[in-house]
Amino acid sequence: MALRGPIMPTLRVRLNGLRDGGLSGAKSTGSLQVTGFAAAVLVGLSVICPREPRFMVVTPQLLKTFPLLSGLPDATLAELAEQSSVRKAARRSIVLNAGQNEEQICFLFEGRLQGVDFTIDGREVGLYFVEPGEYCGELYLFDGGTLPEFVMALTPSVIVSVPLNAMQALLAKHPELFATLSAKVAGHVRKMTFQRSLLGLPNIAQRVCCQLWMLVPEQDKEKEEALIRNPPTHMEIAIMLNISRETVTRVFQSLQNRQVVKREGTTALVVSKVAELRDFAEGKQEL
Amino acid sequence: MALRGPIMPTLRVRLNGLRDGGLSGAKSTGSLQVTGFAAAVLVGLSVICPREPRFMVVTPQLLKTFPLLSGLPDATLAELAEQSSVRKAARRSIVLNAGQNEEQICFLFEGRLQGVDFTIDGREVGLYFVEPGEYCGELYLFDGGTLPEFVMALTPSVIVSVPLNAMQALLAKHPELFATLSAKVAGHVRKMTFQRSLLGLPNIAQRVCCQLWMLVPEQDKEKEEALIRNPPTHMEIAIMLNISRETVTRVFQSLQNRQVVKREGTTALVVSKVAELRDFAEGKQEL
DNA sequence: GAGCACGGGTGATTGCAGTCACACACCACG
DNA sequence: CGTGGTGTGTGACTGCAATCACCCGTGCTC
Repeated sequence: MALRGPIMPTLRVRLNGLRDGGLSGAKSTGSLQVTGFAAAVLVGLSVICPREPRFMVVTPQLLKTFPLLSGLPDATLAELAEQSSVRKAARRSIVLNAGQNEEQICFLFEGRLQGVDFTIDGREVGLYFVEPGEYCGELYLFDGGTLPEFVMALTPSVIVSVPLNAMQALLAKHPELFATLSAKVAGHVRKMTFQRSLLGLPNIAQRVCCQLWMLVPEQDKEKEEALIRNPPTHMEIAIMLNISRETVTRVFQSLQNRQVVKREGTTALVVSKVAELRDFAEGKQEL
Repeated sequence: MALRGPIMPTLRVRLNGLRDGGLSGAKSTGSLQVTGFAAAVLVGLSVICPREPRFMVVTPQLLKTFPLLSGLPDATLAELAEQSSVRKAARRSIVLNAGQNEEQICFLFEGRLQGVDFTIDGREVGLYFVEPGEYCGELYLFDGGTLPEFVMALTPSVIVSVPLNAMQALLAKHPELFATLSAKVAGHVRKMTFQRSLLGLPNIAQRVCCQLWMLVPEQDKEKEEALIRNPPTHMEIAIMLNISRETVTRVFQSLQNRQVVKREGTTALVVSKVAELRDFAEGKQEL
């Protein structure tokens, strides 16, 4: 969080009124779209009540869908599953709180999360996105400290929460996991470094295109067309890039006019010309 | 580095011409000011040739001055010292290279380093400062990857280089060190998060004051007056904050007019009114 | 001591993105 | 069906920091 501690001890208080109530979360508990692979796994796991994912059981198979845990023996997973819980996070709800000890690691099963911070004057700052299969909140395992930022659900999301002490026990039993965890933190550092370098770009359109490019799924980057599911809103992109929402909109308009991207309903964005987007991101072409 | 890999595979080439030759480093090999505590330790360590620190011997006592290593048994330190080397880095010289496997961890004994990245168009981006006693280049130990950024000496600096394989051997022997290392990386993540939130501040003067505030030594933050040794240049601050050099100068002028800071020769900056600087940083007072 | 590079200081100009204000589409919901 | 909330689209205006251009002082090197 911006300027916590000695500099700004009272910031936490200010946060409570922010985001026009968004912080209190849970606008609706309506239906949650879970499609494709995700749906298949959930069904296969004999969800107790498909209409209310909050009551889903955590099965070893569910845990196995996460790369970090997939190599573990079934017995260990079963034990871990017992201590874990699945929850559904509504759009805009806070998944993890800054400054608090949240006592859990969150594995994202479906949806999209965003790490956000706030400046002194209440401005939102976007730090990173969390994609399905990834997790967040693991910093505690490294230094026992609190999370420096908030993690917010950008879309209705399914999250598997594993208590920190369960994770610690797991690490004690399987120290080889620590290597993976370390790599993940190292990757996080690289990601943040990259994100910081984006902000140095003087050309704003290029900045937006770079961010968009990062949202293109890895396996689609060589293809002609790509699909970005659950894309962030313009505002959410704006705070990642330190620009205004209107500016993001204008860049998107420009991209749409050139038929580089188009909206596909409310939950997906089609990148029709992947190569052209890449060129804009690299600065080979001016927007 | 910005946009390396699939996006910008040719960036490395462009870097070679940047910084008007600065990348090739070593403008001068002139005398190196080492004062106070640092000087005392160096003298106490029987430096072979004080005029040429490049030939200094790494003694266990030297290693012991670094918090990470201070708890190790003398025998281990002696062994580590044998494999390590001290080098003097000239102002503007590159200490660690992005993208390469530098095979070493750098402990900073005296001076100041800066992690820097470059955007596609060659613009410098400042990532973090390294203060004496800290180290950098440890990311490799976590995922075996390369450094995402450059590390540059901002002032003539004394650096103790420990080869990565020596560090790995050390870790194998003293796994308890891993906890400290982990904490350090976690701290780095927190630092970067904070730095990112600084960029969100719409008030530029406040941004500069925050950065300045972070340069105030911890033990001086409660005092009336503080001394910042080897302060970064305006340009170096500018790239940390995504603003222009001139803007930094103007803020400094304003601070000097109010007698909040004053320059003390070329190697130190005096913060005459620590509390006022903090107020500016927190936004309690407008500059 | 001349010459040079670098860091810092400053004014004038300008252009670009932030801000404001509003309009509209869409969806959920009672 | 209207209502409200949210996300997006768009024009007008403007203010602020980037840029440019230049100066000065200092310290290093030859």
